[in-house]
Amino acid sequence: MERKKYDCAVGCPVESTLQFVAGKWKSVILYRLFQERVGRYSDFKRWLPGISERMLARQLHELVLDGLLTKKVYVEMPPRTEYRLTPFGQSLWPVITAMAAWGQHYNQSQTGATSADASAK
Amino acid sequence: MERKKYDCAVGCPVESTLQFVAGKWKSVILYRLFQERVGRYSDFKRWLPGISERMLARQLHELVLDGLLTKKVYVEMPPRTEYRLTPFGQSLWPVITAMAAWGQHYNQSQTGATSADASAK
DNA sequence: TCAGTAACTGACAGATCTGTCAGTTACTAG
DNA sequence: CTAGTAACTGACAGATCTGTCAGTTACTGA
Repeated sequence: MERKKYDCAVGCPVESTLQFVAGKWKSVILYRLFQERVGRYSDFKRWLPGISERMLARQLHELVLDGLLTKKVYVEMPPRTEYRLTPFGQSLWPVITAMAAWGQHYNQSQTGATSADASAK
Repeated sequence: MERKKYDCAVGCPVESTLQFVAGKWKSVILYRLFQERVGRYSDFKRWLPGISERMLARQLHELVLDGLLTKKVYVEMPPRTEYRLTPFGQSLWPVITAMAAWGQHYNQSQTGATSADASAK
């Protein structure tokens, strides 16, 4: 499984961050974990209704490989796994919350906006 | 030109942000503009040595469409254009700087790295 | 014995993204 | 008259990403 390459100018800090957080789902997964602390595979399915199982498994796997999450498997039946942020993963808190804060603000100014779009959504 | 779709759960704030900032280059372009204030097409070519001209033009165009940048064309010969952040674009400051700060820190702990860095990749 | 369950994995295909190449415009310096 | 310039644009192709589908494991409860 080849990973996306960010080989821009040596040490662009933004690209370094992107390396871990890029993609359609990773930052959202992290965001949920910052809120919930722990997540099971099935929790994420609920939290991210749009994601396919394949993607979820892959993204979680990559996040574990990158050292952002730990995966704890309980050898029970039916199986159970728990994902948590590592300290390294937790260090992304400022990044993820900045994104969340901006998005929240943006969503508000969209939905609340003027009276213009009272009809939609 | 179809754009990537982020249609996850209604109003996930992180996804809203992603919508503007996702992709390999956009946040880097914004980052440079936060540092430099103004950038010409040729400036970006220098700043982002890895980007192709095609991509640069496209990303700039999208950022303008999204209302994050303004484009000012001087009708001279040879032509000259200047890109600047709009207030809306400037509002992303906390997001971009959080990314830059994290990346900076990460780069440092990488280059200096002994074995202290058990968690990363 | 059989269906049901959680948490996956592999193969594959279509969508999306990114880069390469060639060409454009309107002028100026040689 | 030609080459050079900045800032592009369109067509196309290969790389990468994402989703769909089917299948796996090791149980449990009916």
